[in-house]
Amino acid sequence: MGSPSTATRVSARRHRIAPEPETRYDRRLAEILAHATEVFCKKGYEGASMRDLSRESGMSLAGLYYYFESKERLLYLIQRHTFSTIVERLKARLQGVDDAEDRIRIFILNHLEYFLANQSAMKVLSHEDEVLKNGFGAEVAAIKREYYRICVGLLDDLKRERGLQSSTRIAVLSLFGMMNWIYTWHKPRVDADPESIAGQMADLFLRGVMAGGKIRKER
Amino acid sequence: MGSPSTATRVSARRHRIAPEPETRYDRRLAEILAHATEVFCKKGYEGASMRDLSRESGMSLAGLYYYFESKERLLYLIQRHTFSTIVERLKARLQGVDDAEDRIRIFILNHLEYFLANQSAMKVLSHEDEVLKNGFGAEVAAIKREYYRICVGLLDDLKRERGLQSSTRIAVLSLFGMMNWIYTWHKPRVDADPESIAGQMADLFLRGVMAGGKIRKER
DNA sequence: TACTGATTCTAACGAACGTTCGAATCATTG
DNA sequence: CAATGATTCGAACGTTCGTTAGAATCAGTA
Repeated sequence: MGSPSTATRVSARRHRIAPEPETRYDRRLAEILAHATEVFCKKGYEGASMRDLSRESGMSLAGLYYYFESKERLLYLIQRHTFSTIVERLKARLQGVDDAEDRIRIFILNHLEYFLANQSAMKVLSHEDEVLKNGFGAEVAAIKREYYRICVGLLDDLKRERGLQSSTRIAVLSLFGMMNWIYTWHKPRVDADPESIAGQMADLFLRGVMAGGKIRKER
Repeated sequence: MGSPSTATRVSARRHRIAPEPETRYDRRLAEILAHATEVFCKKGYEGASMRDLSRESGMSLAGLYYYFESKERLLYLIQRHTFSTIVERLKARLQGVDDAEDRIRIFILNHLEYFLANQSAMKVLSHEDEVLKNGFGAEVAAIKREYYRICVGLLDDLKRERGLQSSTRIAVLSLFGMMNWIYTWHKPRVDADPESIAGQMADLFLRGVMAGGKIRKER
């Protein structure tokens, strides 16, 4: 009968004990999300039609609605999954690392590695930022705020450790700009590997934040 | 009869000698472009309908087509005007300034000042980057490339002067990221004036590029 | 085998889309 | 005033949009 894509979905989860945490439904949904991500990346959220998504994923137009109840919720699912994954990985990587500078380098590396390994998804996340309305938008915005706060915390730690006093807000937002803008220019053929780019951006940012005193050439 | 919006338009330009360089047509077109810019900024190019533009500008749907032949050309007009203005102003400001660092500071200040004074237009320029097709897209892309090359030139001058050797490409693209990302976060109420923000970003960038040697804390 | 619920499909719905046609209005000049 | 071209409009064109109803098919169980 009706589609199960509303809120919680119970019946499709077979009562397995361990070996297969993924149901058929979850796998199929993930496939659709992956294809939809590519289309949204290429044509933009508004520019991509449900018929484009149907063609790309090989499923009929109506068939898609068995997996989600609206185009907007589809975008929400993509954004939430992408964003929570990157936050989750970051937290794991920061475990056990104490040095403030190292932690910022890890932040940058994690962000860029994930960005470049999942360029389409991250472009959809960055570029289709304001399209989700009230409910959906608020939840993604909350994850974004958490991610932002983590970065602010890392930089504040560094500033405390080294006695720096520049504006955290401007510095952090500049860093996000550097990193997120990469989707507009990165070309795998011409640009170096993620580690290298992350290293260069980290150098640029950390020197910029830490280099003290006057910069202007004395005359 | 037909609309004059194709290619060159001659007849509307009255043969004035000096006092009024703007014809009625030009003024009206500029008004429409301004309103359209706001709508594109708020709803995105694909998300904004011609009826939205009609409502916002107070002109009938069909009336708009007297001034441009398609929605795509409208976006093209907005982008070309915005971008060529910023390049033009930059060139004027760089006149007579010799110091390499000063020239980069001027570049950043010019960019951010214009960005914040024309936020909607610049967001439309940054955000609706890939939507223009072949002909229209190529012309805007050419201006963008010129602008990018100017910045590369400025940074190369600085690197030559100071004997630096980091990657120009990564540095310049990082700088563009910092600056362009501002449309996602700037709030006039909470953030400082353009000069101040430009100063802080310039410090961050220039220190990052110029600070030499090792940064890592010695252990 | 027959049954049941999960999954996928064809075919359509009404609304909104970008664009165009031809008539109405306006401003200007003879 | 009449005449002419510039400007604006209402009404519609054909197409595509997101979404849905209801039937067909599939997979698994009894």
